[in-house]
Amino acid sequence: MAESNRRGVPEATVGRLPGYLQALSTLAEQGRASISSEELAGLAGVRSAQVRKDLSHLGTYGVRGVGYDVARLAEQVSAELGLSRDWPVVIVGMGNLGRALASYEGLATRGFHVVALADNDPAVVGSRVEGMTVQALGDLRPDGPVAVGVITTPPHAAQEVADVLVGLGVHSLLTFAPGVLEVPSDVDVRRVDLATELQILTFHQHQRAVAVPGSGVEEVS
Amino acid sequence: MAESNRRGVPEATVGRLPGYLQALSTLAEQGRASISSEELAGLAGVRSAQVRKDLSHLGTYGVRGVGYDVARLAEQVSAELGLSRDWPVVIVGMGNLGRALASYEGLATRGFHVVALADNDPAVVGSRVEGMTVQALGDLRPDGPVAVGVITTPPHAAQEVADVLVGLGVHSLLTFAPGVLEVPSDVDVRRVDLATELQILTFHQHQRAVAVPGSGVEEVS
DNA sequence: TAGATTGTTAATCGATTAACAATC
DNA sequence: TAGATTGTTAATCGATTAACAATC
Repeated sequence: MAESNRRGVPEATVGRLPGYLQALSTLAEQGRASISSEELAGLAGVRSAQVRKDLSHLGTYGVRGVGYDVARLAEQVSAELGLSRDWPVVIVGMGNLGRALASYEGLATRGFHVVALADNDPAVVGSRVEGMTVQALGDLRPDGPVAVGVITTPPHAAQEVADVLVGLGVHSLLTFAPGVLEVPSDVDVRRVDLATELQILTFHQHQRAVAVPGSGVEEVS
Repeated sequence: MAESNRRGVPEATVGRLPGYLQALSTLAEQGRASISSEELAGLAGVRSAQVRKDLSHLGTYGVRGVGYDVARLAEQVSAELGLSRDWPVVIVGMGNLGRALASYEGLATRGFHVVALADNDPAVVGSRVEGMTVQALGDLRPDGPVAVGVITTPPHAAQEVADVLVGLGVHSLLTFAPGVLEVPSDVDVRRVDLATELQILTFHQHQRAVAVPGSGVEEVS
């Protein structure tokens, strides 16, 4: 019983683990020794039953009547996410967004290390960003393995970039370009689309305005 | 029968509508008159049954044996998302990310209009970004209503910014800062966290490496 | 022991998918 | 009509939640 399903952590749970980890890291810094599922739920914005269920997928690390050991749980979640090692990242597309990510401290502090930057624009290639020389996409030769490729190019270039990255042996892509990327089945793609996020927000706002006329953005002074 | 549930579009469906709309817009530009659920599914990266089920929530707009009218469907999806009007957006936090979003064309082309920029850093306040003067957070006075507030500040400032925006009457927030925001229940918050996305990717990669040793990033030359 | 809190069960809910009758 | 494709049903799957026995 005790050692529950070590494999097969549900996707929905995986999506919440980073949030738990972030809360636990903050707690650890504050010197907190233990925490209940109730309080952790509050910090992560979910329900306590959900926290307990999620954590049960990692094995059992709480103590009945007491709660979870903050340091131990942080370490466990971190290990589950594969964060005990450092992950080399390449960013392709040195526009505003690419530069923003290249200088994002949230990466380094969470085990991600930018090892190369690339772009296709001759005017940008060769320039220095965050202490690194921007390489031409075609000549991209990261010295060492690359775990994650981040695509911050305009939409029309995204597929070509994906092809190059896959050719270099990258198995995980994070793209900010709209549209579906065609990649081999052993390549994992996640997409972040700002316009999609905004459209989901405005859908809800639109619904509220339709449901209760006058309660929408119209009445804001 | 025909007029199905006009209210209560499932959240999962809402999350896919922007993707359909993007594909439909491209098709419309190409002059395509109609499209089958099968082809639209391919373009959006989902299954055809899912497309048909999703669209059935908007009412019925396909023709059996023929498919969907591209222009008509695009208009319908657009209306459902509330995109027939223009949405005024404020961006707070003029670091790299904030500047990237301020100059992001994907916003304007999809009905979002940046009406004000703000920051708390005196060194940044008063400077001009994309033709707009950056305002101090405390003095933020958008001339006109604001539909969506985008928070691109460091994590520690996010809650204060949220409070200010809520005080201005903003009901939809998009934040790039990690951590939960405390807001009134009538305020809708969406969070995009780059580190979370990367951690989900590395979880999968880590799993693969554990399952099939040697198949992970290690073997990339 | 008494109080607190976990880990797990079982019920519920929502989302996905295949299949096919309806129908253009 | 014959072929194509929708809209909907029903089965399945996965995720959430409340409740509570186990137990520190």
